[in-house]
Amino acid sequence: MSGSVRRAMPSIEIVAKEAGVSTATAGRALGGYGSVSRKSREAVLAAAERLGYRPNSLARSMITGLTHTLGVLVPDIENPFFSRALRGIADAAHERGWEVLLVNTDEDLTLERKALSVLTERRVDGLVVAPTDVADRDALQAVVDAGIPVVLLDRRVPGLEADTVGIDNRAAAKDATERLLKLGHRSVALLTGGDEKLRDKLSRPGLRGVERLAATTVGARAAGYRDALVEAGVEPRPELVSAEGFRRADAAAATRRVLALPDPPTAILALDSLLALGVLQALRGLGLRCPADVSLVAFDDADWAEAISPPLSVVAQPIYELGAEAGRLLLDRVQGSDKRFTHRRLPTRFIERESASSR
Amino acid sequence: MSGSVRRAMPSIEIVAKEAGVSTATAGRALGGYGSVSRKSREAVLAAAERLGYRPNSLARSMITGLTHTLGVLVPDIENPFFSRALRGIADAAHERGWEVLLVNTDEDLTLERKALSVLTERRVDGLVVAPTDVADRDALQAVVDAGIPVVLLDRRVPGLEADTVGIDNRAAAKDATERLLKLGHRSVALLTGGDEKLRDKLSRPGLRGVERLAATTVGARAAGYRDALVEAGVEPRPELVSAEGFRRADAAAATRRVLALPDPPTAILALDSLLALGVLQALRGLGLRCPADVSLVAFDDADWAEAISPPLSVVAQPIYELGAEAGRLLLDRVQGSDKRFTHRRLPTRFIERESASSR
DNA sequence: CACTTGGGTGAGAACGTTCTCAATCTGTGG
DNA sequence: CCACAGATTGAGAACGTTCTCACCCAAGTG
Repeated sequence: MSGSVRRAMPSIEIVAKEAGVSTATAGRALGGYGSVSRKSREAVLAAAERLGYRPNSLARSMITGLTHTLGVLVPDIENPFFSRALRGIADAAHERGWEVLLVNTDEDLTLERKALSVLTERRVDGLVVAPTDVADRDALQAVVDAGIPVVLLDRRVPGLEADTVGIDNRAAAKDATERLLKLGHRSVALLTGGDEKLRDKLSRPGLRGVERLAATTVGARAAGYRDALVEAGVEPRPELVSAEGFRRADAAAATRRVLALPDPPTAILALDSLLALGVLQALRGLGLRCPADVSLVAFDDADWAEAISPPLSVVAQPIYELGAEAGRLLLDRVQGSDKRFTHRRLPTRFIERESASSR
Repeated sequence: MSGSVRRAMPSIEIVAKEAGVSTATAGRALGGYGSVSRKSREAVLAAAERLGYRPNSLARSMITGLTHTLGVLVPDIENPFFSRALRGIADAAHERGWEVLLVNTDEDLTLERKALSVLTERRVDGLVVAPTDVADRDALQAVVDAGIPVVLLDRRVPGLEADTVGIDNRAAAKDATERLLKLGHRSVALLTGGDEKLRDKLSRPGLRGVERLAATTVGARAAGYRDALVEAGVEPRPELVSAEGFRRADAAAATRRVLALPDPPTAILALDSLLALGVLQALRGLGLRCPADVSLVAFDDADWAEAISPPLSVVAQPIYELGAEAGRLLLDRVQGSDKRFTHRRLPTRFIERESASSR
């Protein structure tokens, strides 16, 4: 019976008493600051060991003003993009002795606001935020004004005083679209995953609309898609652009819809890997083969992209690096960097496999 | 210019002064405890609003002894199993007003120990741990002894005073194996993902070995696989059991190895979905078709399992529920539950699709 | 010898809350 | 007018650290 003695954790004062020194000296010995004689240090360390002393980081934070905690806000931790990015953030944080307080915002603006409030009260030293599509700029700016540096991941919020890390969405989408065009496809569908509002904006032509749109991630990719078509002299067809939700079932439905059009697309560009799954599912259901009947290119190099038949051609983002870079940037700020705000764009890589073939 | 006034956050004392009351009264008004006159409350609330007051939860925690924080330790946040379970935990926590401090242990025992130490110092109110395979029982027990309740997720640690949540791994694996046997397969390979040590134990026959093995998740599944074979009168063949690492490439290599045997398996049971991807990749490389040439059944109903060709037959775990249940169990303990330790087993579900067919 | 130097030490303040307790105020009944 | 219950209030302790400051002492230095 090593019978769980569950006594309250001893404070530094108890340890000091046990070692026969003052709390100040005990603090110095345990904390490794100031100067302590060898004799005192050994007495204190021995006493601490004997009593099972563990410092209370809450009390320490009150004094030092640092919690050594980074808040991380993501819309959906189950999305492989965010779980991988989170890993990058967490690794960067651990490397420098920080921990991560995670909140899932579920793409819900109310939850996001609430989380910002809670994390402010917890006095996190900084915040990595992948905002919801319609992010609350004022709520975020309020955090910044409270002295908590913010780094935006993947998505941008115009006018916010914060560093951002992401890819060049517009260029990446343009490149992917161009590859499909070069393979001879003249009719390319775009699965955005966004909602109706986005769809309205997309179908309303004119540079103005496209520019405004390019502020969001999905919008920027849609703009790149459009860029490629226009440059290649292909008339964009609004009915080929789908924005009917970002679940797999939504993508399957959207796929069935565009393929039922009078002049159906011969290629599809899906803006994330979950949407691509929906496309594959729909194709199977329709008895169509990829790439023989329909070519497919998707964003994000998912685990399964290489293993399935046919292996999927993708636009790969350096997801882990995006997270790690966001973490590093944030910690630089936390540790006092006063540089101008940077907007870091990491390079993407097109991985050609077998899901897109020439027509 | 709304020029970021970055003044330090005001304390309750400043608010009290501004409102013309004592800190005690201000505290009552803001914290909603004790009794305060309408007039005082309104004055305090107005002052707080004006000054942008945000309570400091560190100070609060020092007094109340509650951080309203749950520590979560997972081996790999990128693994869909854990990211989904994490979501369950986080949702359960939020529901009751708790936050989640996340640490990735990377299957590294040293990191796990370090994390336990850090989270203890941070005075988390409780801990959900998915331990590494060779978990350090003493380190975990030390946490429990420090008065921090622990709930184990997915994996068990013999002798630890903690609740556990998981599935009946042995029964689930036995069921999956039986289904393959019923389809007429006499030669079924098992991809465990574990390492050499596990393989040694598995190849050493005898009830004793199997029983000891059943303590870990992988071990229990291996035992279930063996149970099914033995009951069906099929002689287990050690060379059909692979334990060569849990990365996709490892699984692919293992698949090639077993298929090159003189009497190759006609069916494969993969103990997680990443391993299944490796199998599919290897089959493609060998020009073999699934299920015509080789049947495949895997643990975990991954996103892509239904969308690929052929759709994968799987043993589905209620992953989200496992996490949520762990969170709830832990919060019950945090809030003073004194019940005996429970070991909750949630039911699994076999989803029959098209990757396993009769021989 | 007087005077500096600097390691070592302890008392007590500080951080920002909540809690305890006694004092004051208010209104009511006798 | 007095006694009394109950609401309201403020002073100050408490939580467990780190930090500031003044002090002591031994070892040089002139």
